[in-house]
Formats: sequence, C-alpha cells, structure tokens
Amino acid sequence: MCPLPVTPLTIEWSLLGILAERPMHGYELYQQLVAPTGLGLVWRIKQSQLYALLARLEERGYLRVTQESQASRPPRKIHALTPEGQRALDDWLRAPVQHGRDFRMEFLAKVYFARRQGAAALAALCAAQEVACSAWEAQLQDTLAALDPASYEALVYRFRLGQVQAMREWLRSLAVPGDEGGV
Amino acid sequence: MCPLPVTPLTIEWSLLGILAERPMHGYELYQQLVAPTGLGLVWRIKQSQLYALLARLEERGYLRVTQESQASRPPRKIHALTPEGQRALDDWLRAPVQHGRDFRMEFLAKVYFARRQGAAALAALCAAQEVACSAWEAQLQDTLAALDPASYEALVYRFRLGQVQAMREWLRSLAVPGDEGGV
DNA sequence: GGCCGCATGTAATCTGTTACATGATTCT
DNA sequence: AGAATCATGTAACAGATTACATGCGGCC
Repeated sequence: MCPLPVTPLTIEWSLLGILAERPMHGYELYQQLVAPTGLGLVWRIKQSQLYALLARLEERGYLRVTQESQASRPPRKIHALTPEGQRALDDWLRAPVQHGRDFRMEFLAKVYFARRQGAAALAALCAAQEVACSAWEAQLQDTLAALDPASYEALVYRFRLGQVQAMREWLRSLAVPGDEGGV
Repeated sequence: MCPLPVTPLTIEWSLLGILAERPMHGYELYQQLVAPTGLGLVWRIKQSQLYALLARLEERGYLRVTQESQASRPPRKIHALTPEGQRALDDWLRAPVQHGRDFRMEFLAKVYFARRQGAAALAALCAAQEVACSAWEAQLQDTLAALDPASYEALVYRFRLGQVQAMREWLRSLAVPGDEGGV
C-alpha cells in the first residue's frame, strides 16, 4: 500500500518487541526503553526520535494506532502490533546476526526478547548464532593463514578472531547454567 | 576564522594520517583508502563523501589546498596538512579510545599509523590503551559483582567483559613479537 | 565503438540530533 | 511560586548514502 522501504534495521525491532507483549502509548514505551535495567543498557533513543519511528512503523504496516482520550490530558495513541509486524518480529528474533559488529547491540537485544519467550527460544537463537560465529571464525582463520604474520592485515584479523572467540565462549556460557527462571 | 565545529570524529583522522606522509590529491587518497591491504580493511568511505570531508577539513584549517594543472586532464587539488592539522593528528594518535565500541575501527586505525611511525610509537599507544582497557575491565567487574547473576544486565556485562578481556590479550600480543620491521 | 581509468564534484534523499513548543496536573 | 510529570510532537540542522554529471585519453 506504500513504497515500503523494505528493511527496518535498527532500534525499531526493539519497539516491535516491546509492543509484542502488550500495546502501549509512546510515552510508556519510552519509559520501558530507557530503563537502565533492561534494553536501555544496549540501545538508546531520544524521545523525539521515538515518535518518528513509531510513525514510520505504522506507515510500513507493522503497527496499528488507536486514540484513547483522557480527561484533562493529551489523548494517548495506543500502538499495537499488526500480524505483519508480529511476523516480521518473529523472523528477526529467530535470525542470527550476520556480522560481528551487530553483536553488541542487535544480538543482545534479540537475547533480551528471546529470554522473555522462554528457555527454548533462547537456546534456538544461541544455537543459530553459534553456527554463524563458527563460520566467521573459520573464515578468519583461513584468511589469517594466508597472510604474512607481521603484516597489518594479520594483526587486524587476529583482533577479530579474538573477539569472535570471546563471543562464542559467551554464547556457550548462556546455554549452560540453570538459567531459565529469572526475568 | 570560522565557526569551526570543534571535533572531527570519524574517518577524517585517517585522511589526516595518510596526508601526513605526503600531500596528495583526492583521487589518490581514495585509492590508498580502499586498498584491501591496509586501512581499507577497517574503514570504508564513498568517493563522493571523501571530497566533502576534504572540504570540511580545509574549512577547519587542518588542510591547505593547492591546484596543480595538467595537460588535458582536470586539474588536481593537492591537499597538505597544516601545522594545526599535524598537531591534531598527533594528539589523536597518542590518545587511547575511551569506549569499547571505538576499538574495532578507530583504535585499529591508530595502530595502522602508529606502526608507520615506528615501534616506540606503537608501544606507547598500546600502553595507553591497556591502561584504559584495564579500567573498563575493573569497572565491569564491579558492576557485575553487584548484580543478580541470572539477570539480563549481568549477561550483558559478562559479554562486555569477555570482549574487553580479548582486547587486552590482543594488546599484549602486539607488544610481544619481534614485530618492528614489516610495513 | 565502447568501456575503463583519471579526477573532480553536485543534488537529492534519508536518518539522526538538538532544541523548542504546548498545556494541564501534581508535588515541594 | 516553581519544578517535575504526563504526552504529544515540530523545526532546524548535521551527516551519510545514493545517484548522477562531466570530459578526456587509452586500450581491446
């Protein structure tokens, strides 16, 4: 129904994720997002940008908005996921990230939502990501083997290798403990 | 002589770094930058953006530009560092990065230039960065100790801790080998 | 004849940041 | 009286990305 610029690719996924639990108005969503105890730890947003993103998500058909009047307060706009929004979110949640640079924010956000869905969802996500990570590692090892070990390139690849190995170790630590209960 | 928006904070440093070795025109600079054997590995730029950045650096007083006419080719603009540009570059090169997120691009670029200046410059940079990293690590350990180990926050901090530890290990590996010769 | 290399950019678009605007209510 | 909370945004600016523009010379 619109040009639909195909891919949401930032913090917008987190908005969908929060709205999946229950519909909310913008201000409340913002409170959730900046809470230092959860997602606010990995993704930040300005209040003014939030309203812009919500408008975009609505245009894209991922959200439906309804107004709720209040006595002596500005009316609230309640944002709810549409079926398309839900499906897009589910797809995103199951997919591993494809680049190391997307780990520290995007993947940690996925983990945030996967945990809320339960231990099985989390385990599936981690398994998928582990596959991706081990492919990266193999690729890095190969490239590295072909390089002069004293070159700048080799040094860069050794750095990336160390980062990826640390990611994999952390992924394994997620799977291990009796870690299914806590929020 | 202008408003001067204070801080260059991206790939612009790399432009200054390359021009510090010798003055160059934009097109040649671009070739250097995209070479897959060097900086092109960590920082990418579009050709059209390069010209915009060069203009900005000139306005800021870090570069001086002179034209060089050619027979039957568009004239070249040769960009050379000014003393202010050189000083800004030196300051940048000596300073460690202050956030983990700046490691994979910005710090690796610093290493690229520090290596060209010699083993001493590289060692100094690494030592400074090691101090910063060990402070991050201590901070993360402290925060982590105060958290419920089953919480999302703890999981995030454990991830960051792993990344920082891998950075430190890599920093140590840079200092070790007989690694002063190869460009 | 057509494409690649040389060498420069401009224009349009998109995204994010900063600052400001509104206006009632409740807290201190 | 003044500040903070609730709840929405708009406007102006800064930055990056994408696409397009120009024009010659040499190579296949």
